[in-house]
Order: sequence, then structure tokens, then C-alpha cells
Amino acid sequence: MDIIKAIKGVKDILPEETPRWRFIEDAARRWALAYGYQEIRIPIFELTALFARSIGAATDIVEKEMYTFPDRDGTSLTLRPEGTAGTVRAFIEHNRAAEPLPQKYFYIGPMFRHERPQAGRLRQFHQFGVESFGTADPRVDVEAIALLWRLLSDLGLPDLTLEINSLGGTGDRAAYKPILLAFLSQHEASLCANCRRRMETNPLRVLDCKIPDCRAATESAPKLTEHLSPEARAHFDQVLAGLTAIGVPYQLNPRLVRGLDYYCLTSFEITSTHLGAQNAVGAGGRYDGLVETLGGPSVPAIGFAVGLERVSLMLPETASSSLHELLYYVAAFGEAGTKLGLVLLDELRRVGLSAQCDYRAATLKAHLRQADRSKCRYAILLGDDEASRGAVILRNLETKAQEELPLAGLASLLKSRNLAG
RNA sequence: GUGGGUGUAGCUCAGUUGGUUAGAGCGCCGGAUUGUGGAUCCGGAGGUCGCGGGUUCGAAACCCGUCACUCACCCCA
Repeated sequence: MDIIKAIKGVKDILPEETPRWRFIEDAARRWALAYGYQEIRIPIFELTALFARSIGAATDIVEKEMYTFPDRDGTSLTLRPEGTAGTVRAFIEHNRAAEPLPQKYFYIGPMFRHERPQAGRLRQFHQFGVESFGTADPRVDVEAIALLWRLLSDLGLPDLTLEINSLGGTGDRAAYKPILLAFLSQHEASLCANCRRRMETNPLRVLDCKIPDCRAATESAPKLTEHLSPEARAHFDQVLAGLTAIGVPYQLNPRLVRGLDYYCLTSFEITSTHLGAQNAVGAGGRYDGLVETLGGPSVPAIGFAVGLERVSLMLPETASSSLHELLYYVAAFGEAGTKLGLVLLDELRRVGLSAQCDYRAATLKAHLRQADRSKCRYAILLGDDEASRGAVILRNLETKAQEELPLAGLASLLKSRNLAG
């Protein structure tokens, strides 16, 4: 019979790897809390309409990458492809705009997109993201970008680059599109087939094309940042000034365009050369119109998301080592020792000490081998000799130093030593 | 959806121009006498060579198909 294997594009995270994941998640939580963001946990699946309306019905994500399925009553449901839509939905549904603003949330969890897997891209992947509602001030843009930058820097990820751009307001983009299109149609001959198609679907994305010929052709294209309204321009300038003031290095990238429809004004992305083709570690931007689009009040907002698999790929090996180690191995053997060992294990664990035992081992030799393998720091030897004396031998597995201790009250004795040490 | 690369033991990989019972290292299990781990030595288990077809006296090897994994395009975190 064939064994059942995991679905394409999903990955098991085995015990060897979970420490590095906890390390990353802990850092994300710590930094988010430091910036005043609070954790929100939203459902893994939602009504399909939510994503179609927020991300944009014509985007690749919605058109061909969502895990969409009918519920038993026929309602179309979708596994969340990103976290912003659900967070905004929750914000509106619980009328959080009536609470004191700003409301700042962060989330960590799995997302789902049906794409061909490759390095740094899975069908079930994990994101850490933040969303800040209620502040239009450019300083909150600076804050969000700073949080992203400081977190990734703190994790020690190599060769990070922060790129930033302004997409302007919706009016700015509407005014800019014909200008860009006029330019593009003049240079249509030198554009790739894809870009010619994009001229109709989403002309801004032509600027984001990676093909060298296209890049050359659009080198002298009119820039969106040159066609910003005075308000959008001022907002962008203040964001840049803020980043400079706090020492976050950035690179202007007039070609930077986000793939989701809801972004406006500030748009940013952190990339690394260490990632292969999928080089974006984290990205985000402002989405002032989204809350209203989804039926809520007019509330400005900004957020970003980080791809945790990509962070993990880049995380230095040393960063997360030896996060957890077991302390005591109870080597209980012989008739009386085995019985007492069962009780001792329970007592150690109840006072909060990590304790381990291999129940298959019957001899001291076998026990010590297991103790060594499980990387415990101490072995507690408890054979019939010790049992008859009402004692145990505490063996330091590294130094091999041994001392005899009374069995009665051993757990609390070790606990107090552990606290002192 | 489109291309390229790779499939041999739990893991990393050898395997000659096609030639007999398919190998190594690591890991795993056991042993080296009676209550002291890691090292060393000895022994053992574990493979329908991804799967199906074809060529051949003979295929892990060559051909076709298929599946899986992987990288890239596309797109995105």
C-alpha cells in the first residue's frame, strides 16, 4: 500500500527546526509589543468575497492562487492568502473604530496560496504582520517601517536593503496612468510580451518587470513620484525625513509597485541578496481606503507582512542554537529503584524541572547512554543500593562529578539549587 | 500554467564502456563478563535502484512515458 505523503508545497517543521522557528516568532512578538502592537488571532478561512474585494479581483492571488472551496451549504470559502483582509474584517466587525484609536495589531500564522513551490515559496507558508489603524500621520509609516527594519536587523539577517516608494493617492494614480501609458505605447516594441499584456491589466507593474530590456526601455519613463499631489508629496517627504532621523537606511525605488490593489502612498519592501529569486523578506504599505472599501468607516491604515520561511532561510545558524535543554535524566534501575524512579520523575516535573527517562533501559549502562544522547546536564542514579539507603547519586554528565543526596525532598532541593545557579 | 535539473539504505552519496548475490560513511540495534555514558573495536538489521513500459542473452545504468522532489519563469512575503 502506498504511504500517504504531505501535499505538494507544504512542509513539516520537525523538532530539530522548531527552536529556530520559536526564536523567530519570539523576536517578532517582542518587537511588535515594544512598538505597541497587540496580538490578534483571526480565522484561517473566510468568505471568498472578503479577499476578492480587498486584495482585488483582478490580482494573481485572487484569480489563480487561492484555495477556494464550497462549504456544505454551498457558500464559497477561502483559505486566507494573507492576513490584512481578515484583520480589517475583524476591525470592522467588532467596531474597533469606536475604541480609542489608533488600534495596532499584529498576527503570526499560516497563509495559503496555490503556487508552484520553489525556494522561499510554499503553498502553506507563514507570515508575521502588523496593521495600524487610525493614524494618517507619516510618523506611523516611519514607525511601521522601523519595526520591520529593526526586527530583521535584530535577527541578524545578512545584506538587507529597504526600498521605498510612494504610490500616491488614488487620484494621483488615476492622473498618472494615462501619462505612463502614453510613454509605454511609444516604447511598446521594446517591451516583453508580458509587459504588453500588463499595459492593459496593470500598467504600473510594467515598471516592476525584471527583464533587462524592459528595464532599459522604461528607464526614462515618467515617474509616479514626479506626479504626486502636494499632499502625497509632503507625506512621502516626511516619511523619508523620519527614517533619516532615526537612522534607518533606505533606497528610493520609483519602480516599486505592490501586487495588491489596496495599497496607496507609502510602499516599501525589504529584500536580501541571500534568498534566490524570491528575494523579498518583508513588505507593506499604506492602505487608507481599505477599511471603507470593506464597509467600515473611513480609517487610514498601514501595515506590512514578513515571510517567515524566508527569514528562516536567512537566519544565521548560531542565532537560535540551544534554546532548550533538558536538565535531569533519571536513571532508575533494579526492582526498588525503578519504582522510586517513577515517583521521582513526577516530583521533578511538578516542581518545574525538566526530567527525562528512557523506560526501555534496564541497566545503568543503557541509562547513561540515553542520558548522554538526550543531552541532559545531570543524571540521577537510582538503583537498588541507593533505594535501600534512601538516597540517589547526582552525576554531572559533563564533569563526571558525583554526589550522594537524600531521596526525600530531592525535587525541591534541586529546584532551589536550580534557582540559585 | 511554462521550462530546466535530480530520483540508489533513515540521512549524505559511490556504483567503470550495460555483466553474477547493489556499496560506503553517518545514523540505528546488539556485543566487548558481574552498577557508570560519549571514544575505539566487533557484529547486525535496513534497498522491488521513484513507478510503468521498451531495447538486450543480461538494465540501477540506454530509450519512452509517468510521478515526486527541486530550481527558475510568472507572481509574491
